[in-house]
Amino acid sequence: MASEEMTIGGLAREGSCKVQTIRYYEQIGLMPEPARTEGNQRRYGRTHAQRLAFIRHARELGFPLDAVRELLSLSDDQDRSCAAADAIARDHLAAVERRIARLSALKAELERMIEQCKGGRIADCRVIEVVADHSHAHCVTDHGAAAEA
Amino acid sequence: MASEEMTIGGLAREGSCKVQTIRYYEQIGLMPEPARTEGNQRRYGRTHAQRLAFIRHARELGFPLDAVRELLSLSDDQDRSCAAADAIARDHLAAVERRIARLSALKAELERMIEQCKGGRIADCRVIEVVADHSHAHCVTDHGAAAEA
DNA sequence: GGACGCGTTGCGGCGCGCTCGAAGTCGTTT
DNA sequence: AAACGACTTCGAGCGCGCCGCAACGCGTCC
Repeated sequence: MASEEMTIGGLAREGSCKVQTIRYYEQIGLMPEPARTEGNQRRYGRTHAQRLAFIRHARELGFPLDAVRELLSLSDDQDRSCAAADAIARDHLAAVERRIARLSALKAELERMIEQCKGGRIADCRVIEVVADHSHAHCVTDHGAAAEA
Repeated sequence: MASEEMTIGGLAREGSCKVQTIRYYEQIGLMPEPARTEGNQRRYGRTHAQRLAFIRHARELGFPLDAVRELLSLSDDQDRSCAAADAIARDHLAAVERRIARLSALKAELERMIEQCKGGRIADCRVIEVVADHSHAHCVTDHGAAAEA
């Protein structure tokens, strides 16, 4: 079971995602249209399961769906250079690194804020004070663009 | 100018956000309803500008609007203990740290993947291979929950 | 007094990746 | 044969934090 002729529900359980997600992937062209039974139900085989696993894993690695699409089309074409795949991965890595950098700046700022707060009344609270007062010497970083990395 | 009786546009310029954003903050109760001119236009004063600055800075620090709301209500009550503000900041810091941790795991995984890829054909591409094949010894981390940190 | 810019309300849209619901059919079990 | 769960399609909604547009009024300068 779960090998040659799976229903969408079975595939979902194996691929640990929801039925709707698989249909969604089919809709946007990430998954091919599978064969149907006489009663119009989808039936999946091994290659489908592999493809879904690929997609899920790529998603877990944080690749956006567009990147997943490209990776899939590359992997379908075993003879091409893998430079393109490499580039996608590097781009993604760079994006991840940017996000880490921004979050780290944020972390530092929050830590400074919290560390300086020794309890007491709100009126003396460093946390409130720092948030209230960006301009005056509290902030090391711009964190202008930081926000939600 | 820009001191006692500002229009919403003026406030937006000073607070470096959009007019709609200010109205939105008013709508969701972060900004108080300002006085109006006879012609029904909003007029803002110093305290409004300060409050907006507080909000914007908190947002830059990555606090979600709900947290901002709490911080605001705390800062309105100067005599309370600042423990609550502290807790909010610590929670946020913890969230930021979790995101950094996940992204770092991701980064490591991507780096390993890329490093092992020495160019050549797709068939030999480590990037594709690793993405395709989660289960078999490639992955150090779960990155199950990782996804979008 | 007319032109122009800034203000007003209200509501829909975006981005991304799903997720849910309704209403109906299939297929397996008892 | 009846019940029940799993399947079908299609479309809307969500989460978050705004952003944009339409259609209209106000205020100020020339």
